[in-house]
Amino acid sequence: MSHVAVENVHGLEQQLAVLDLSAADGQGGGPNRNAFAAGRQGGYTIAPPANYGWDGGRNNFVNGYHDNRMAGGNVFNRGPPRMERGRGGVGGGYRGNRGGAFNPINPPQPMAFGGGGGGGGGNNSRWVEEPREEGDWSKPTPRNERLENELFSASNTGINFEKYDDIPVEATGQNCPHHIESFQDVDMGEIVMSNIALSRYTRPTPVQKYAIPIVKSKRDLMACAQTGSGKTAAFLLPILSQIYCEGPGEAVSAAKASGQDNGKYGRRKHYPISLILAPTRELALQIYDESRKFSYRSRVRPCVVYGGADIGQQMRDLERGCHLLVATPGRLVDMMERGKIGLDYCNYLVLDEADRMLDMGFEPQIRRIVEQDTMPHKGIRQTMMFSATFPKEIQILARDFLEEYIFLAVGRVGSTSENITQKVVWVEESDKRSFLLDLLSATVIPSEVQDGTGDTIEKPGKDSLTLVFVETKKGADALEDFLYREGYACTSIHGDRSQRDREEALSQFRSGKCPILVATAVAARGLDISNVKHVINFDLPSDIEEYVHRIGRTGRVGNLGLATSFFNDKNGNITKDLLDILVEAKQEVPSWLESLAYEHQHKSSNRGRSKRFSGGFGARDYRQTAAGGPAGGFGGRGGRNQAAHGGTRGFGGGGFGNFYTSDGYGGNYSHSQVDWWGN
DNA sequence: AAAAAAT
Repeated sequence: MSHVAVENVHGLEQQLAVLDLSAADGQGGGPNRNAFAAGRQGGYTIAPPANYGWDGGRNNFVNGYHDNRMAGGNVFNRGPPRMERGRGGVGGGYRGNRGGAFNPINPPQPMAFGGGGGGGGGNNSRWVEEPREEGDWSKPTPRNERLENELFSASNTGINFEKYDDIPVEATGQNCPHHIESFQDVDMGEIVMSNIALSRYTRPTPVQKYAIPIVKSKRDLMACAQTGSGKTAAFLLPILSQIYCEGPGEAVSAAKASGQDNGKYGRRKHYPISLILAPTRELALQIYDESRKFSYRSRVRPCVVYGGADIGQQMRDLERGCHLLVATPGRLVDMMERGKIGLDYCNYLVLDEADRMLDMGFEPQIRRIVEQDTMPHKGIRQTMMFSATFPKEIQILARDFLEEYIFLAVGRVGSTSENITQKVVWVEESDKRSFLLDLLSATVIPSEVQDGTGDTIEKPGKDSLTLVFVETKKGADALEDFLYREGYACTSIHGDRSQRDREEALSQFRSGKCPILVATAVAARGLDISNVKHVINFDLPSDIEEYVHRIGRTGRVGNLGLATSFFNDKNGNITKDLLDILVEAKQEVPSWLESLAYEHQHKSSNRGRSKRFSGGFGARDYRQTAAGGPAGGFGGRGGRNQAAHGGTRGFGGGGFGNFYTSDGYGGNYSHSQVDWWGN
C-alpha cells in the first residue's frame, strides 16, 4: 500500500537507504535542536531599512542582466536607510510572537506602485512607508496585483499526483513526525497557504507530504525522491513558514548594525536566515524564482548570488535585504570573503542536489561554507538535503553535516519515474548524427514551416521540447551547429558559454522559441522545464546518477516523457547500472544490453561502483578495465547494423536478441517509422 | 577525460 512510514526499520531493497546510515544510530548528545530558537533571541534593534519596493525581492535588474519581466527600468529608488525611528526594540527580544508588541503601523503601507517611480534614486526620499522588515512577520503584507500576476501567471495548473499514492515511502529516524495528507493538515500560516493557493497546488506530492512536517518540526533531513516530484516546494514551504512564524531573530538587526549603506555597494553585511545551495547557476536561479512565489506578501526577501554575472549588481540587490539566500558555492564564498554575507544567523541550510554538492568537485567548498566559517553548528542550525540520487558513499559523507536526521526515501533511492519511457538503442559514433535527425523528425510534434524555397516542411512544435545531452562542451557546440545547418531551431547550453547566453538559451528553450536544446551536464539536474517530451542521450554519461537526472528533465509532475539513449561500445561502464534501472522501471530491455551486462559482470572488477568511489582505481584505470583494456569485453568492432540485425559482434558469445530487428528498427530506420517504440 | 563552480 501507500506511504508506509517505517521507523527504524531496515528496509531490504531500499538502496542503502538504511544500512547503518539511518539517523537512528545514536549520533545523539548533540546540542538541543531547539537551541537556535531559544538561544538566538538577543536584542533586536529596530531600524528602518532602505525603501523597499513591495516586490517580493526581485527588482527588474538582477545579476547584471536586464530582466524583461518588468519593463521601464528600476522604478524603485534605493535611497539610503531611513533614519532610525528608534522604536526601541533593544531588549525587546525576539519577534516571532504573533501580535507582538511592536506593531504600531499595521498593515504596513506599500510604496506607490508605478506612480512616482521612486524619485530617481536620490538620497532624499521622503516616503513614509512602513519598512517591510518591521511588524509581525506572520501577517501578510498588502497585495500587489502586478507582482501577483508576474509571479503566478505562468505556473502550471496544479499537480496531479494521485497515481503516486502507491509509491512506497520510507522514513527512518527517531520520532519521525507523521506525514500529512493535505496542506491543511499542518499549520503553515496564512502567507504560505495563500501562496499555495495562488500557485494552484491542490494537494502535496508524496515527498511534500513527508518532508513538510519533518522540516516544520525542526528535524534534519536527508530526502530522496524521484525527479520531478516537487522537492523544491518540499523545503521552501516549511522553511518559509517557520521564518514567518518565528520572525527574523537577530539576523535583521545584525545587518543593520553592520554598517550603513554608503551608496555604492553598501557596507552592510547581510545575514540570511536560510541558505540554499545548488550546483548550477540556472538551478539556483530557478529555486530563487520559486522562493519569490512563496515569499510573496511576506517580509522575507529572497536573493540569489551566482557566478558569471555582475557581482556589483548582486551586492546591490543584497543591500535591499536578504533573508533567504539561494547561491552557488563559489560566488557565495566570494561574497563571504568580501564581508557581504555572514552566515552567523543562518538557521536553515539546504543542499539541493545534495549528492552532487558533496561530490569531489564541491565538497571542499561546502565544508568551507558550512564548517569553516560562522555558520551555526549542526544541531543548532537545521540541515536538509534533497536529491533524486544519493550514492551510499555520499550518504556517509553527508552525515558530517546532519544531526539526528530523518532519512526519507520516496520510491527507491536513485530510481527513475515510471512516467518516463526509456529506450536504449545501439548507435555507432559515426551514425549518431543521422540517427538523431531520424529521431527528431520522427518524434517531434511538427508544425508546418516554410523553408527557404517556399516548400512546406515540418519542424518541431513549441509544445514539444527535445533536450539532447552530449558529453563535452565542444560536442555541444558542434552538434548545435549541425542541427542548425539542418534547419532546426535549436540552441545550446554549456559551461563555456557566457552566463548571459546560458540564460538566454534556457529561456528560448523554455518558451519553445528553440524547441531543441543541446546541453552538457550543466542542464542535467533540477531544471524544471515544462513540455520536455523527449530527452536524448546523444552521448550516454559515465555514471548512472547522471543518467537518472538527465532523463528526469522529462516526465515531470505526472506527465509522460520519453528518453532515448544512444549506446555503443564506449558505454561499457554504465551497462550494468543502466540495465538495473530499466528493469526496475519496467522498461523493455534490449537483449543485447542484457548480454553485455552479463559479460561485463564477469569481466570487470569494481562493477556497480560509481567511479568516484572506486578506491584505488582512478578513473583512468577503471575505464581501461571496464571498457578499453585487454580485460574489457568491448574491444570488438560491431556496427549498429550488425547489432541491430543480430550479426556477430566481437563479443564472445554475445547473443543478440531481435528487439530492434523485429520492428525493423535497425539499419532501415526511416522517417516514416514513427512507431518503433510502440506508439 | 569531462563537466560544474569565483575572477
